[in-house]
Amino acid sequence: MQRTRSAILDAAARVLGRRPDAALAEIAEEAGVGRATLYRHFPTRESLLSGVAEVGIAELVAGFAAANLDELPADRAITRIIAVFLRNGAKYAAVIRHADQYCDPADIERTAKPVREVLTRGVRDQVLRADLREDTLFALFSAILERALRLTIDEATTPEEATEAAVTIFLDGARKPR
Amino acid sequence: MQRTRSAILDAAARVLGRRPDAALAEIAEEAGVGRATLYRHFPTRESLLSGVAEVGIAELVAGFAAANLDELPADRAITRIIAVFLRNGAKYAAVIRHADQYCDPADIERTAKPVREVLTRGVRDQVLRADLREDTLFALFSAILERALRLTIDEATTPEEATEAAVTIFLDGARKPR
DNA sequence: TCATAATGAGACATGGATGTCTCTTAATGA
DNA sequence: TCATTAAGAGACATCCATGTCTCATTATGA
Repeated sequence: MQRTRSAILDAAARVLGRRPDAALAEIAEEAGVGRATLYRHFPTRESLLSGVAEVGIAELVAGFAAANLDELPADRAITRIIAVFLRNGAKYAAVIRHADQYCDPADIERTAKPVREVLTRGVRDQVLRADLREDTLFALFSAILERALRLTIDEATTPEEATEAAVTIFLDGARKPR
Repeated sequence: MQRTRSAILDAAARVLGRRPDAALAEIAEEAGVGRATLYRHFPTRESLLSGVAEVGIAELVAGFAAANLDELPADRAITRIIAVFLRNGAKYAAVIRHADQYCDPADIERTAKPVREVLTRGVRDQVLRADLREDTLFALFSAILERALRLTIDEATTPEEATEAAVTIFLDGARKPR
């Protein structure tokens, strides 16, 4: 049943979001489903993790697509990327740690691409600084994104506060403007 | 022997830095040591991980102590924190993922404390912005720190480039100054 | 109502990592 | 040189998560 499958994927995202090495039995329990049923839908652990990654990436890509990033100046697009990521990134975050293990790099890149494009455009349009390599910029941006998402998953902050903080730090930094 | 113990701890930091769930056999091999010898020095996996955490924290704390952070304005102190972290943080980074499992929170806090103090002072002296909660500021700062360290461990950048980028982004942000 | 498919519960096998133990060999130091 | 200590090698035992299988029960739809 489709409902069961979704329940398993949602439960997996929640459990793995907290404990990336959680056993399948815990995920089944969280989903309110028998362990055998989980195995019927996802014959191996890897297939479950791939399933979570797949929907996680799909949700993110859909969010980015709906955000019309290329119609905004880069700094506003970045603000929107952060908001979308914190809203749609839970499943992605649950698996990103092991992404290299069972994720097609091309799928990961589908998520990264819209973000990279905004950064590239920002540098080209002189909205973003050009004195850092773009790969490095992307790496630090995703670090901020992922930590901000974690703050909300752990309920250390509200999503609004995390979004606000991530935008502020990434765009303008922690130094007080004078 | 003390040499053997250090070799094991260094090897553990290297291996766990790349694969946090690596088996003890791999660590023994990386250390050029028999598995039994590893168990003589560290009777359980947990004791090894605690050992790595302990020296990792000690190295960091020593680095911070030697940096005379409180004699510098906050922004310069932050620059120095980043440099120290990228130079001395390898062992810390190897275990930070599982830190809650077998680390005394008080030990973690010994590392965090000098950093928090600099942030607090920065806000007080109006060097850093005051419109974000300090916990949030700290969380995003450590996210940048950890990612910058990871870039160097994975040899995606030189330590110098990573330091420069982390300083720039955290203090001034990615937006081009005008 | 009846047939089919999905689920739950649980027994069972398997594999890999952890941890224990013994025996032998190599260092080290008095 | 000799005694003591550390190390290497490798055989076990054990635990736990994964994955398989069966059987009874429940849902669903024609």
